[in-house]
Amino acid sequence: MRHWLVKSEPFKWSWDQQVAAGTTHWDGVRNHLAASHLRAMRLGDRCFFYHSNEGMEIVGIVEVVREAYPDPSDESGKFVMVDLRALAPLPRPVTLKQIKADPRLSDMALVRMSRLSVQPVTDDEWAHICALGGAAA
DNA sequence: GCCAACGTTGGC
DNA sequence: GCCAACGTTGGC
Repeated sequence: MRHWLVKSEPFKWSWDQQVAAGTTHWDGVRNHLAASHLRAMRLGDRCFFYHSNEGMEIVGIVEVVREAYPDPSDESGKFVMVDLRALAPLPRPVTLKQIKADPRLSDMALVRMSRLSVQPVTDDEWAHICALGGAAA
């Protein structure tokens, strides 16, 4: 299983909304690198759900329940979306500040490529963040 | 509110 | 094909 991180601005789409909705279409990605990560996602892969701009912390875990297919909101027909289902919150959200300060996490794309909205997470990073957040890995 | 990073657009 | 201008993201 591979692991990922997806970003959302909470005033546009928050973790609480994701939980209330259950499964959602992760649409609107218009960056080619982010889209290539969406295409690499497989059923059952898990993603951290990160609040950008406000909050700036990882707040929960979602699961890939449908692999990449065309995003109908993209008129060019080039971009894809996946379906994500809320799995579990992080009992203790892990903040960007913590991540930057942690030598084991400071190489994350979240730090290195701050604008990338869909990014891979290594197994080590996944396990470490789950431990910090009090979630089962 | 500012600005750095980065992607896209369009003139040449 | 280069690069300046511009728009967007997202941290501070």
